[in-house]
Amino acid sequence: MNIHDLAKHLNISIGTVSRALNGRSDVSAETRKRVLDAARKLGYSPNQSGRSLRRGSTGMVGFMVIANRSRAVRGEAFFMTVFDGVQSVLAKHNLDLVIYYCGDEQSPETYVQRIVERGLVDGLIVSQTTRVDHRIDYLLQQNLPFIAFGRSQSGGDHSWIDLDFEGVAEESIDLLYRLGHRRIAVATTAGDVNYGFIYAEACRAALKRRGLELDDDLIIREAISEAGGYRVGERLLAMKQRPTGVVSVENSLAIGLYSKLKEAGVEPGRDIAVVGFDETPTFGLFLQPSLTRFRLALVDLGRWLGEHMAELIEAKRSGKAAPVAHKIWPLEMVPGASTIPLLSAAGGGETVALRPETKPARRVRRASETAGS
Amino acid sequence: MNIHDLAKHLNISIGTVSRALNGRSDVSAETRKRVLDAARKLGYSPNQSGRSLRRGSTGMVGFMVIANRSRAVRGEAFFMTVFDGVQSVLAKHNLDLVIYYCGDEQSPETYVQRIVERGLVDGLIVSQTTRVDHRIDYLLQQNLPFIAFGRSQSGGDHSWIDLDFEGVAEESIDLLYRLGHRRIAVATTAGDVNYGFIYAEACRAALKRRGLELDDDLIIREAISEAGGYRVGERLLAMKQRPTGVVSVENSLAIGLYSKLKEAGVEPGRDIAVVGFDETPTFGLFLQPSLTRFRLALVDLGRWLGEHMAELIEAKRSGKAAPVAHKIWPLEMVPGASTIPLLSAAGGGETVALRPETKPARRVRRASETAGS
DNA sequence: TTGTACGCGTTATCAG
DNA sequence: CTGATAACGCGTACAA
Repeated sequence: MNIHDLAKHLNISIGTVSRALNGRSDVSAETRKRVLDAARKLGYSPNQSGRSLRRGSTGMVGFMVIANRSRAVRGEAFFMTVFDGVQSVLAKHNLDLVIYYCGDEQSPETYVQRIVERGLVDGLIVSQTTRVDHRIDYLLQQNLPFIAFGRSQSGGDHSWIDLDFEGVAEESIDLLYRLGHRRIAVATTAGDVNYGFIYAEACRAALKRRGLELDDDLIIREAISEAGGYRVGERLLAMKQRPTGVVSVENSLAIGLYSKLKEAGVEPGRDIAVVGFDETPTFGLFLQPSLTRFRLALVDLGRWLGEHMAELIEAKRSGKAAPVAHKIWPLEMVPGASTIPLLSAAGGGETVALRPETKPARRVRRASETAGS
Repeated sequence: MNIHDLAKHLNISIGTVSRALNGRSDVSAETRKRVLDAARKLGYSPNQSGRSLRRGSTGMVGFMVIANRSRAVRGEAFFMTVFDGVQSVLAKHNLDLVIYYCGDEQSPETYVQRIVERGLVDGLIVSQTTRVDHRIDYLLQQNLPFIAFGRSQSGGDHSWIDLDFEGVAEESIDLLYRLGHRRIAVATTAGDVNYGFIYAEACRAALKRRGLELDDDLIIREAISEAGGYRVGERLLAMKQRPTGVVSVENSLAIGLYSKLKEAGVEPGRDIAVVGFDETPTFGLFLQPSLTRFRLALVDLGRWLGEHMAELIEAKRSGKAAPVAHKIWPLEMVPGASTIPLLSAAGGGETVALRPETKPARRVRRASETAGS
């Protein structure tokens, strides 16, 4: 079934069919109705290849996810939730979201290159950025709208969005400091993914502001998984001078950590303070004692991606300059029972008002819509 | 950059360029090398729309995931792992995997229809099947290779693969029965997704084989999430006659359940037996006491999907009949400390050899490659 | 308001 | 072994 068949069926020309389907004004109301009805009845939609070839654009936005690179391994709905937001916005702009999953065997750089060269998409979102990320260098020299989900040291000025690792680190360290903790470990991700470094360095800076030095031995890099968190626990417990608190860049780390600690009779909250990271609807809400963590509006983050991508594509279409945007996405602390005042704090922390909770927070919060730089 | 530009650059015709790039034999070795080198250097790949239009096929296989339908909520580790397997196999057949994420606002039926009508893919995998699933009815009457990931009552004979819910139910019930449990609750998913019903019915059958009736009150349907599991716990504890054991169709249910039980001072393993479902690398491995669960080779399942899809596409290409396959994917029990013999069992269970473990099983097992029917 | 005809980029056929 | 050319399905400029 193609446009010719449909035209023949209706005894009109393909030009008229095309105009009717594309909502052009120069077609009679009656003809339009006949065409639309017939198209629905016969199950006709314009062939995408023909349309793309003619139009020079595909109407597709790609979202590239990389296998086994940090967040992709997590047992939760991180990206799926983001897709939700992206999808809902793109739909309003008549754009389709397609997800490209870059498997283990192929290099992300080659993968991006193929997507671009073959003209598969009108715009691309690349996630899981590394410190040096050649995908970004490549995309910058192409003329394709793209957004990086995650910061990188690569490339020149381009649009990106990233979680507020600095803010989380500052709040996490601040909390532990006020509770009297002075020896604090940082659990972060191994591998080259950029946020592992950003988080560790932000923790270092937060400690420094309080006159504390972050010993390199206290930065524990492990794979982002419960198993990784378990190993974090092993390494913590093996230290000659055990830290009194741990902050971690990911909740799955905290989960594995809890497990190892409990095995060793070390009770989170009582014997050691633990701070997690992002809260998702189905993951880590039910740790006991409840985990101090941060609320993250992932659907809204996806919406931001969608909105900005639509802008970029529209700007390119109309020949305008690309509106580059940078966005740091805020998170909001949800205090739990895993961070309570030290009983025998050497420095003696001040009393902090906290509302530990054992049930999941249900309130949905729209992230503030502060403009990107 | 298109094929004309490249041909002009090399002072040869576009026909020769095309043949060289497509590995046809009727082109001299020297010319081929020149073409391939230039293509790489200039960053040229054939435009996908042009190629698809001419060839009548896209070389793409779609994998449709539905937002907020059961597994998708926690789904990433689940589906991403499957993608990995699919991807690796398709690559060998020069097919690309693209994931279509069907958001909340659009109907899965319309979504599938659009994908097919617009000719986006050469084959489609649809997941999260419902009991009545019009996508399957639709796909059957199209001439597009497709596989359902999940059984359905819809449609005629078509290829599908599904987890061995019956086997898991049988083994779970059998274990609890042998441990002396006689009042057993079944935690399953709410909503129309088919496997929730399959699992519950399989449990009912397994109980019946042992002379037990599954009271409808003991089938607890909740959303697949930790929060859902928490509510399962609430409902269990509210029962006048509390079950001594629970089996559940999903690990996240078990996690939330643990949480509620512990809150109430009911210790899993000691006071109530709990059986989970699939084990994933990053999810629920570290519950304490360790959860009895089932090992699932998801990457291999993905490989099966990829292999069979390649077969279907090849068959269609060569005009052969579609080789329909049905596959029940096996899982292997990993005993944990959440199922131990009842101290005060009324019926008194026999002693069962179990090897409770507290650490995650690391062994990677290739699922048996039994042929589909 | 509608029909005709061209070209988007590619691959395949056919002639040389 | 290579070059010229037709066709894939569509949207649109232009003619009617």
